Amino acid sequence: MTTGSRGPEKRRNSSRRNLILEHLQGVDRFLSSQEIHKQMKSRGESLGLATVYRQLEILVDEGHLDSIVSPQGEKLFRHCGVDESHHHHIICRKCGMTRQIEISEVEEMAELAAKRYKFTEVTHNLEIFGLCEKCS
Amino acid sequence: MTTGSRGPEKRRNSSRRNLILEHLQGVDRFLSSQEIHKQMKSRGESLGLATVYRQLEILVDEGHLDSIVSPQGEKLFRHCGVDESHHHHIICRKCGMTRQIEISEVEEMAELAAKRYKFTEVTHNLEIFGLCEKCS
DNA sequence: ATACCTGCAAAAGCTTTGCACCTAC
DNA sequence: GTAGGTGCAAAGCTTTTGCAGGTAT
Repeated sequence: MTTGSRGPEKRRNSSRRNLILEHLQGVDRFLSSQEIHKQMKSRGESLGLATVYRQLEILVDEGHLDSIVSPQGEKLFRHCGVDESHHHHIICRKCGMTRQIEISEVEEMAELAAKRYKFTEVTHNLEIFGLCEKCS
Repeated sequence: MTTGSRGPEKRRNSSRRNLILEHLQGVDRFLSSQEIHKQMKSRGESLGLATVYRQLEILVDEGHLDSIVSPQGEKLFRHCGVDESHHHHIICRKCGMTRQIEISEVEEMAELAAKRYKFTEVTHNLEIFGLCEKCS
């Protein structure tokens, strides 16, 4: 959303990147880099933590992953369809289950606020946290 | 926003807490704990970094400060009036200048999404980032 | 006098970087 | 063969914790 792909980087096919994306496609919640690494290790994969960080960044850049920052400041990742439009999430703060939601009004209101206060190059983030049906 | 004050904690009058709040009341932007500590030190105050962290937590809990997490995962703080209703901000990503904004529709839509997906105890956060008039 | 407040230093996390080696192209 | 990918270890950061001494009540 902010920068997008930054320049014509030559990316090779990377076995680890594929594995990470594949792993995340089987998960329906936001995971931290550390969790992803731990899960994949205990699954038997051989890969380093640094690689996880590096490839997650690329996957976000390519639009394969959504990324948010948790209220604790940890970066969290989740798979999402490529070239979907900007969207938001409602996230269970207990089990982490996530639903994608569309709130088109948010986009309009962000634009409006930007115009009123003469801000340009506006981005925004909106995440809704709560307890899902199972957890409440 | 999430927990609120957690229990009847006996808090003494703390000189450092008062100093920190006073300092922040003279600033119109979100600052990190580290920045707050640095500014106050260079101003001649004598206080430790750990104290800054501890008192900031209390000040947020008491409703004297707003707290957000930057896109980089750093916790940021800013003074706000006590018992003001929930509100949002538009923040200059260059100079940090901040305006408080009211977007009542967001509250309604969060409720709506919660109802649709059967979530309870819902909270949300929305922050808008951009470049202010001076910085763009 | 008690229990919270402080500062310092150490420790704990998360994330990034340097480097030598490996591999896709 | 070249440039990106990978793992490991080290380093950088922010934030938390332990502890001895200080201070409000």
